[in-house]
Amino acid sequence: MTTAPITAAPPSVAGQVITLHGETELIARAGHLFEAKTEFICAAVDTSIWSMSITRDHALRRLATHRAAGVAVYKLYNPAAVAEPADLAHLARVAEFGAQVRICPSKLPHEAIIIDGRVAILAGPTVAGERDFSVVSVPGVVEGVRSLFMTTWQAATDLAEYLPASRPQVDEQGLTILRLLSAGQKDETAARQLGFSVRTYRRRVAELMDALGASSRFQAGVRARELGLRI
Amino acid sequence: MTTAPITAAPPSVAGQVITLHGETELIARAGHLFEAKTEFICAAVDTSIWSMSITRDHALRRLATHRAAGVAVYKLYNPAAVAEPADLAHLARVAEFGAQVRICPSKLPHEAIIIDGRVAILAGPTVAGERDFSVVSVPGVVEGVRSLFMTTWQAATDLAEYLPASRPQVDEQGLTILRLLSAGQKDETAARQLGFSVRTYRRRVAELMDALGASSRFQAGVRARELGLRI
DNA sequence: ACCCGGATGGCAACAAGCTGCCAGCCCCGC
DNA sequence: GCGGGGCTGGCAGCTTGTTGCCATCCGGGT
Repeated sequence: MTTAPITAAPPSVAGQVITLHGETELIARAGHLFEAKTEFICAAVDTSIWSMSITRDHALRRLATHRAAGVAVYKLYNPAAVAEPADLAHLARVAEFGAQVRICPSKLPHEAIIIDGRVAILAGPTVAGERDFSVVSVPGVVEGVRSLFMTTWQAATDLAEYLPASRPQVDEQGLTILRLLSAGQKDETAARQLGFSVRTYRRRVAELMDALGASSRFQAGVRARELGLRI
Repeated sequence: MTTAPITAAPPSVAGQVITLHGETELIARAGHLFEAKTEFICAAVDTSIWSMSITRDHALRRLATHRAAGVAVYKLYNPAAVAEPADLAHLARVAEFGAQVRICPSKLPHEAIIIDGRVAILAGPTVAGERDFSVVSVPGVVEGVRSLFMTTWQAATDLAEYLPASRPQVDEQGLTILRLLSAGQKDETAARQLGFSVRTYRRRVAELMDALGASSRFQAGVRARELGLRI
């Protein structure tokens, strides 16, 4: 499995790509690279990776150190990272400690770290409990990787949108009602479909309107979609 | 401006990173790499880059060749790529010729190409009319770059959503009405604000409902937001 | 066993929205 | 100058939605 060779001698090689096996080797051999001076970017699959050998409190303290040193920290997570209340609470604290946290609209299969725009560490898939890490410092490659990351970052949703205080609590039945409304169904039809009276259905819709902070059904529809509710 | 060195000797170097200067050199030295066998991925700033030395017809013929050969082609463009009708028309043809085309929700600053998951070509910024290209074939790096690309791809919008046939035409007045509806305003109030009668306002709302394909106002609100109308 | 609170459902008054009909106005073409 | 078409606005009948009120039921606690 080799790529066709580049013709003639390479004009320049501005750094090497190092492949390291396992997180222990990564930290031992390239751990010092994690000391960011200006910017620390991390695209993570979940909240435990990259901190599995240190406690969450330690991670938070490092964040505080970064903030004190003026290092901009960007952390991008998979949607699964906010599925559990404990993980969501942790991410809220990560944000409180100065990191910018966003949740990716789609699944990020592999992780990446970019430090000071100078080095990128790209994780491979997990094989036999370990992953290979590619450490690259070629400016063009690092910038290309950072460019793709920033594109994803722009499209991601700020963590604040996931915090309970800013987001209406809609239970499963509420989502079902929103789906029926979104499908254009009349109250009588939808109520029959759900197996309760139109009065109760209308009571529920009124509750949803309150939760969404809407004063008309059109506004409620816009709000429901804006909040990315699963309708 | 150098990165702190990796401690000890590198355990493995699975390929080099080659930096090429300018598109002419890129094509001359690494042009053969563009011959994809299974997959061709391209994240482009606009429709002209990567084809500035060949005509659009030539590009379309190459796409047909790719399709005939069973090569999956993914093309991701900036939002600006669909701003002009001529560009949009060209992209429609690109899609007709077999490429999957999506539009990124945010601005992609630099371009990237990934061929067969084996080599990545990352473009740098334009300086004095030329760009440097980093050609990398280290599996870990290529996979990491592809991973980030696919995350952005998942979040992008299919080109079909931008084609006029599938997208309701809403004029400026229509958008204003949608904004008032989105603000929760009653018909009488909104009509007065716009300076015409409530009958006319309701006539307009009915037309918008038709355009959005909605049978209720809630549904219309959801659709308006889904289409990303500026409301 | 009893009581109370919460939820449901039916009814009704009212509000908001939907749409047809028709008169009047304006503009354009002949 | 006239006629016709398109648009607007008023009115009205109807539909859909909003919300209050009250009777009934059910479950939980004492």
